[in-house]
Amino acid sequence: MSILNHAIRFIFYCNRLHLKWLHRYTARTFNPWVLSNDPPCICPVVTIKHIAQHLGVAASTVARALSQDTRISIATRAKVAQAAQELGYVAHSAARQMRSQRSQLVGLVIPDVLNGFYSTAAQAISQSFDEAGYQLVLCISEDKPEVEMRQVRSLAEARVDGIVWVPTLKPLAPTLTWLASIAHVQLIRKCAALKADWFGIDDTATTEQATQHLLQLGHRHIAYVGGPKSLSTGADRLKGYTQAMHRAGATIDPAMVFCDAPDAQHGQRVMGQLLAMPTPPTAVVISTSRGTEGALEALRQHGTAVPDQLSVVGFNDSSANAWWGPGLTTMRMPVRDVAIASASHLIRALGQHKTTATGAVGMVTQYPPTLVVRGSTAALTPNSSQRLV
Amino acid sequence: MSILNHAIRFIFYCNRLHLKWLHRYTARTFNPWVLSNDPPCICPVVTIKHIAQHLGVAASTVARALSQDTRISIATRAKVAQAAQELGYVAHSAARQMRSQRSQLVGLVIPDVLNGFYSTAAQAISQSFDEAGYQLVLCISEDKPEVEMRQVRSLAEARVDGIVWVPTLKPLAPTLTWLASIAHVQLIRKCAALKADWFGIDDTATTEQATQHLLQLGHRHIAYVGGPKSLSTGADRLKGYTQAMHRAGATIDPAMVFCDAPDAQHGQRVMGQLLAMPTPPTAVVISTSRGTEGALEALRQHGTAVPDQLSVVGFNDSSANAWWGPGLTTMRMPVRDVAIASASHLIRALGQHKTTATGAVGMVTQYPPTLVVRGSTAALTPNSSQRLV
DNA sequence: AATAAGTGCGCAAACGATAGCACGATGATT
DNA sequence: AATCATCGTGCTATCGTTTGCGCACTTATT
Repeated sequence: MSILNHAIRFIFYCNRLHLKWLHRYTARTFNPWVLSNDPPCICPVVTIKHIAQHLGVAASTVARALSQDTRISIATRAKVAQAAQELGYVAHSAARQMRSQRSQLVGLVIPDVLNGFYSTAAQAISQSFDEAGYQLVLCISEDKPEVEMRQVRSLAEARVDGIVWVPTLKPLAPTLTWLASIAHVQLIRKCAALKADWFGIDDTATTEQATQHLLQLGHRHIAYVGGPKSLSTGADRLKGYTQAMHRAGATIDPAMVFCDAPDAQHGQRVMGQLLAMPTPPTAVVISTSRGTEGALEALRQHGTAVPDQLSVVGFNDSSANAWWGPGLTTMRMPVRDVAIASASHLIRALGQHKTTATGAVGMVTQYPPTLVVRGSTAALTPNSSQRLV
Repeated sequence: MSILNHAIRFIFYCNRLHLKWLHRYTARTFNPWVLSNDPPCICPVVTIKHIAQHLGVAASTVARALSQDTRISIATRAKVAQAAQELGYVAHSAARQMRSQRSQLVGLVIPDVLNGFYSTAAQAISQSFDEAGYQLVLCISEDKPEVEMRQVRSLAEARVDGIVWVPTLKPLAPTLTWLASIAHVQLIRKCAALKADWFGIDDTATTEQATQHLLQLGHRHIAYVGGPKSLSTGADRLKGYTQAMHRAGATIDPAMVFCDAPDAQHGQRVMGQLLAMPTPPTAVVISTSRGTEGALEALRQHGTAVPDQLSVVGFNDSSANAWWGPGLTTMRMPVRDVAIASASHLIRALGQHKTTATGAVGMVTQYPPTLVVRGSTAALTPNSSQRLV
């Protein structure tokens, strides 16, 4: 009895096996091309299959026709183009990306877009990529490494073809790992931990020129307000200041050198401290864009006479600087040129299918800044030296 | 009997075992799963299949584990997470998009990012979408309808989930067709040809407040420099000016009303014309952001005394306006609030799977502007009236 | 007349992730 | 001992597009 039972189970078992193969077989032979049975408007998007069905040709023919494949006759191409137009076909870039492995997307990671420095760069980069047929995914890192990490991760998931990256102070390790597998260029700031092609400005020259200018005007007590030393830009700009001071034999008062967050609050606070000193400086070099804004606000609040009491050199020339009071002497950066150069370089690299990181090279492209002298800097006068006594 | 029974069960067992192996074998030979035969580093990207192979489970299990499906045991989920970490798995959002029909991308179409008005909006919108898990595709239309059309087309091809759109002067027909099939909100400017939810500022109130302020100071010859009337913002702001003038019984000199391109060149040129008039105005209302910049440049070049010779109300308050000469009286816009509101609205709509255009509603959300009075406006003095003679 | 070359197009296999369906194993219940 | 429910997992179709291969047909060449 038990044998029979087991035998029956065996039969069941074989049956099930058979069913399985049957299932597989049916699954194979059944082609679920029920497009024609669908109600017309259930699927709002038109695909090449719809066009193919509409014209009675194969989907592959439509695909080739749309990509202007010469193997397809001109007549067919015209018919396909017209049908696509009529049916309102819109290509599906994600599907295209699946096969072609190219997303036609590039990421732009910048700390801030309200800063004229970076918005100028963003505008230029956007234009360059737009012309080259790429779409720009904008990521504002707010100078926060965690935000940057999340955004770079997302860019990696989106399989962007390339990235233009302004590093934060301390990029996290995963950020670097993900970036290393993507073609990218570094902009403005250098990231020592990840070698890549870099496009920026000769930061040392900016403050060096500014400080020399003040030294030539007779100033010796020159204060410095800049960004953090951990940032390549902050370190280089500080270097320019110290180099110029040393070369001129001027002594640097450590109490008059501030390297901290490159924002307006910091600029305003520090400038306030400088003005409140028993022996304030006769001139000041400010080497951050937002810091300049804050410093100007502090000067306005204190009613400081510029340049009579204090000579000021600001950062990142903009049209607003020309209108400001006596006109602000500033360091003018060729940001637009740098941005366009970096974008062009990346576009060129992408065109050569360099999907590997371009970082192996570590190319350095540096643009020179210019000092724009306006009314906020003047020769050391009795008026300003008077306050030193 | 018992022995036979067990023997049969043993056979069953072997059979089942055999099936298992057979099964696995067929799965191996049937599927083009040649992953293990590949050289290790030929494919730089790790997919769920690699993880599955690494762990000896199916790809679907890995997919479910990564999406925290409760049907997968905690132990398996942990193993999968660890393997993903070790192998450096990065999800492929395009592939995900193919099935889920959601790209987690949103488009932002603005005319210009150097304009503080729009860069503020861009910053706020970027933050909002970043927090909501969307990536932002930035499109700068440069106020050119053809560029806008191309960009909207690209956004449609990328299957963005939604679009925040600042329309150009005359959006082309295809632009509207494509936009109509995508969830979107209009920002700042209204597009009459395509009904959609709109977020902006009470533009009429901006110039109305400004003009009233000047009228109360005794001015009657008030010039107006604004954007084109074909733009909703241009028309509304002009309306605010004329309304205020009419209500006060002041006559409008058509030669002193300029509505044209909202850029700096235009502002500078027009301000030059005003200053060169035989009977120049005693006050001027400028209602574009870039136009204000140009006008200030013209004033500087002409050496016009503000507010002694001319009272000026500028547009779009920024910190730079406070530093400028006597301080620029401006219309302050809650751009950031508007931008955040529009983004939140779109995010909410997307969350409700409203893939259909939200445009059916045509909701209007309007924020009030504020007039910030500084030193560039003053009561009509003999000095300024003197020039009228 | 027979072969070669060229033209125009269809078939089906990918690309990577996901979801429906079903199956095996285990334990619980009849 | 048989049946049932539950849980965890595997198989496979699918999304829309591209592309290698191959078939059928036409024209040119030996």
